Amino acid sequence: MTLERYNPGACETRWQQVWTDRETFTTRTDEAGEKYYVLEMFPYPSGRVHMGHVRNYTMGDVVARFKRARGFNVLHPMGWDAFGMPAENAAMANKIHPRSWTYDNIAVMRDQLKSMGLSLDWDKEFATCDVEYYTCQQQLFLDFLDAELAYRRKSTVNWDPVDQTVLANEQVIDGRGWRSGAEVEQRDLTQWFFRITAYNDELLEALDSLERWPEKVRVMQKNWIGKSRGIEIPFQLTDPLDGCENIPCYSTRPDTLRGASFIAISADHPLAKTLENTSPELAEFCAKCRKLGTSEEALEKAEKLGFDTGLVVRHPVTPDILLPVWIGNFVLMDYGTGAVFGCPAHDQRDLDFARKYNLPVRNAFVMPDADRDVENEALVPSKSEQVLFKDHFTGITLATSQEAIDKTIDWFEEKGLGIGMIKYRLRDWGISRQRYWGCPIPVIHCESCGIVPVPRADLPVELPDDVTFEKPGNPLDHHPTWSQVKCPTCRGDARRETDTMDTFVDSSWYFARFTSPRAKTPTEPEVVNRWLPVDQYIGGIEHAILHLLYSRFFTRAMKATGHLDLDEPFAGMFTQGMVVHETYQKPDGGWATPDEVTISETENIRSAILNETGEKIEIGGIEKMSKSRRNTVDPSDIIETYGADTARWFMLSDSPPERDIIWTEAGIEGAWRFVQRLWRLVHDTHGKATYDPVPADLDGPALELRKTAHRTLALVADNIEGLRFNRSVAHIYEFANALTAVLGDKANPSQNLAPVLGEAVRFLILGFGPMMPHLGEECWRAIGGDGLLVDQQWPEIDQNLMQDDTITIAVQVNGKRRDELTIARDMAKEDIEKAALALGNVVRDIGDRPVRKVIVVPNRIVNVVA
RNA sequence: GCGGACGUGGUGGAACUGGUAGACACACAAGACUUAAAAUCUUGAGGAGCUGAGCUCCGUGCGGGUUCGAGUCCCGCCGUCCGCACCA
Repeated sequence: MTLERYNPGACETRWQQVWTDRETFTTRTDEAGEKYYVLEMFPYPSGRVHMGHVRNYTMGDVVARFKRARGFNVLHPMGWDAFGMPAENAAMANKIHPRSWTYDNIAVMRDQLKSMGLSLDWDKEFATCDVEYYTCQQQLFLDFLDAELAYRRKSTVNWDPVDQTVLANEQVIDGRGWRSGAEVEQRDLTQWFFRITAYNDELLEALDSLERWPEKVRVMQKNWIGKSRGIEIPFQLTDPLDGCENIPCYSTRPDTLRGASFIAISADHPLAKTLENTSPELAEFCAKCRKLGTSEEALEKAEKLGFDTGLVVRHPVTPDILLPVWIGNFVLMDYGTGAVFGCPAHDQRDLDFARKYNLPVRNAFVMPDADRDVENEALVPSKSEQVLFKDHFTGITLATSQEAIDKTIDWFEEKGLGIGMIKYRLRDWGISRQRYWGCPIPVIHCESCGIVPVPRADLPVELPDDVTFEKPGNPLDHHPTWSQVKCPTCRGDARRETDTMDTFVDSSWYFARFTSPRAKTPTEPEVVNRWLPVDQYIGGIEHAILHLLYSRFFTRAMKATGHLDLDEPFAGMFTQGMVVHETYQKPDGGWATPDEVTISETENIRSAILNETGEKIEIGGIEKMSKSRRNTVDPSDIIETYGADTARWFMLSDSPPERDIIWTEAGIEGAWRFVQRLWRLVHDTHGKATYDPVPADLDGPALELRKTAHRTLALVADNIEGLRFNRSVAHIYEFANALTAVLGDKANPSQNLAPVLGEAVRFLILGFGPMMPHLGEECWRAIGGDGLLVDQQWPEIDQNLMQDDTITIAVQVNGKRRDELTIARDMAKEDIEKAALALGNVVRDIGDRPVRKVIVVPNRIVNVVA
């Protein structure tokens, strides 16, 4: 009979329906089996699923399905990170309410995700903009407030005076608002903060326990927290100003104090603000500094500028040396004391500054072998390198900077001239957003009672529906009645807080909520403690710092307030790479989509033509799929054409999951052909394979095939466990090639091949099942397998089949491969040596040189040194 | 600027703790099947050389080093990418 092509369109929806009807993926906490919680970062409902989601969710699904097959009780939920600015931007642009825009998008994307055949428990689904969810978040906020983990203070923000809104750093382009084009101001607003710094040491220390996290993510978090030991030294002003007698400076390099030649303070330093009142030029300079923005990057990249305040301080060790006080545009008020001493000889930035403003350059130390003064390059050896200090006040001469730093701090503390201290770069987390589409902060401002938390009985503070986006600013502020409220304490007229929470708050505890998504309280402790931590979390590297750090903080804060009982939310973390695609640039500079061009290749030279006009078009760089470059491919188009399994297989093939994957038409077609090939291969075993027990005494091709089957499944399992999906894929290919070869071998003498073939084809289906689940079910049914594939356990691997009795090792002469040797496994060293030296190629290559040494690494290699 | 990662054939990538570099796939070429095309199957291939089916030399971004042996470890460069606190 002729075999019909595998038709994913019909099969995939059918199997998805079967899984849904049987509630295959509905998780119950009380079910048997060790728990396994696999989670992919939930998507922002932007409108359509993109290829990055396909990759992310495919990986998670392979892990989830594999762990199910391994007997675990798997929790694999999905939801929506649904608050955020794009909904408000859409509201402004298209007059759609953010709520309907968001829920409409969710409906579309849910269908798209369902078409991928993911083993998700959709009963657990929620969106962070659901009232039930943000009500719980408001409860958490109130608990944090009680625990003094939430508080209010002033802080500086980027303010767009036209749009009347706070801007993200990325929304400030060349000092102007991205939408309005207005010059951005730095404004002090009173804002809500979470006291993440209460845990800074703990968040740092615990990083070492996160063994299944990528090293680079841990390093990034470590640097972000930025623990440093330094000293705070007050520099005495020669003439006190407004009662201020000294300027405390924080430094991590007090060993360079001898070279100090100026003090630089932030434009936001209290002294600078005082001086602004008396000097218009200085005020203007400070205003210019503030325009630089609030990002560290902007500060560091900008040209270093200063303004001499005319104030003078004394050097703390040698009081007759006087240092000028400058305002520097590179000094951050938020870090340390907002004032630093400049040491040009040992800091390039300070050196540039000193040369520009003609300030002295004095070495604190020199290299032991080169006693030279610094000219145009600062001397910045590593802290562990020995240097020669010049008349150091503690008497140090030859020492490392680290030793000198420690000694200097001790010296200052003894004399009472300064205080050694540990500082962190990590700042408290500002959560106030002057926006509509977010979780309202549940507090009330009362003129007589101050800040009053909304009583828990009055929760939720719901977002009003009737808002307008025509006026600039926060719609909650413009609402005629929403913010008017009676004070819960004194019953007088009061005003609701109109700030909403940063959307990072929403995503900082959703993983806990998934364990009891319908509970009235944020979590149910018995349930959440049963499921957490997440055993495998998968998402983009862009979240390596903030989202993960905030979630780690939230878990601790929720522990402190009794919502759960652990510190670290994610036991295993994996960051996957992006999906990238070629770009096609038209002669007029515009971009063409992949659909609009046809690629041809001759003699390894690729060229593209624009379908519409037939003209040649330039193939541009390979870049992250983005709307602006128009190099996106819509997952739904791919699934419609090739099926979900083909898309999933391609996503797993070739590229290591942590690296970027290049989406190509050729690649997806290759995956498609393999899907068809597997389908044919399974059918070709019909009539040749039996499903009886495999006899114990096998030999020849039957034994070889059986070894391949068992080894492949062991390797596939191992590589899925290690999240090396591309290698699992390669082993499936090799297995399929081996099976094809056996089936094609007409003169096969083995008596016992039929049951071995049966086992092999079963193993093959079980092996690719987690990756291509629909094809797997279809094949499983075709061979008459019991029940559903999805309910099968991963097969037992026979350890006796893992190793061959004979092995082939390479034989080198002087490190160059000259021959190979097939020998019994674990043969004695002396015997291997003898056999190697007898090889023809080896004898010839050595010639009449004496054999000086023979290195034998058993089961690996022989190297003859002659 | 600071911090981090990466660099292997025409392409994506394999190579476990230093032990046969290029598994597997894509693309390509030749052949089979076909009226033809598609699909499918078979075969080939890192580069250079040698009167040639075997062997030699070169080869993992570049330059050094350690070692019997380096894609892998160390030092110094070059290049590409990512993050930098209100995008999610």
